[in-house]
Amino acid sequence: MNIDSTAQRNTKQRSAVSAVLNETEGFNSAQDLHAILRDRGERVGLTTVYRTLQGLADAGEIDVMRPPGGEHLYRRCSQGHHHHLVCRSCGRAVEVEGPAVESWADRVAAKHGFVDVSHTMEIFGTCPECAAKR
Amino acid sequence: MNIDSTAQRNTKQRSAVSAVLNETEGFNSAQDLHAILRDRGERVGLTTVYRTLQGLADAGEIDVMRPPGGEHLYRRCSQGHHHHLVCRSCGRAVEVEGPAVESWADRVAAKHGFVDVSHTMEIFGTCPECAAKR
DNA sequence: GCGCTTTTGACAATCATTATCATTGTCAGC
DNA sequence: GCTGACAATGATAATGATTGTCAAAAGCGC
Repeated sequence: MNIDSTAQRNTKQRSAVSAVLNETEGFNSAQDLHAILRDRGERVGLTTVYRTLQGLADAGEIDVMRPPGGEHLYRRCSQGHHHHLVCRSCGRAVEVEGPAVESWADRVAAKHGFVDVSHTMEIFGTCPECAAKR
Repeated sequence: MNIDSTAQRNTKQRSAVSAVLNETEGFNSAQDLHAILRDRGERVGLTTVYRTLQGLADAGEIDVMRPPGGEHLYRRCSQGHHHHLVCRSCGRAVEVEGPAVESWADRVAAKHGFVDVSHTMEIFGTCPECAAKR
């Protein structure tokens, strides 16, 4: 029997994926991460990358985003609940907090009798640099 | 010349898809809609369903949602910008408005110099009926 | 070191969505 | 009401990210 079911083992692959996430700045797709690991000479299977990312996401250590019409993107984020302001053009992401939004979502859901509430929010736009280039 | 570039033609298929969207209540996937049309005896290709839905979505006549780990869902919605409170269990969706959220998103984006801003938000929860059943 | 258990990873399978392209249906002008 | 140009359709194949499979290869506790 186990109270916490997170009986994870430390493996090179897990560390490698985590390391890449630490060093990269913006969001990366699973395939991107796999390619990066490949370039570094780390021998990690694509399947393992996916599994590791899922695990980290479940553990709340990384953030997942599903941009419209694209693949899943992963990023190591600061702890706690927050949202992202993402540049449509260059992919740069800014973490933003909105306590007002959180409470609004909870309030609305409660008003309709919904329980076990979660929410997702992404803001898309063009960042100043990209806007200037055009 | 044409001020609006939507030079769409009226076809039976387009009407059929639109009709189904009018009659169904919650969110439907493209494949669901295709199945419904099939059952009705309407002969509409899956490709056309996808194309029609895309067109309607672009025109802002229907709403698209990308639930975590699922396919795209479409629904005819009231005009104007709004968000959805969706039941995780039965799929029932409630339209909600949050002017505070809109302005917050715009404000945050502006503060970081982002332009041409849009955003997406979905609230997930368990509706009272489904919560009671458990 | 030993053995049990988890993890890995090459490959195949899945599945929603998109591209292709010849055929068909619409609409505008006559 | 015809007709012809051109958009729309749809059966099928292609795409591509993600997931399943399962034998082989590490970890970890002893």
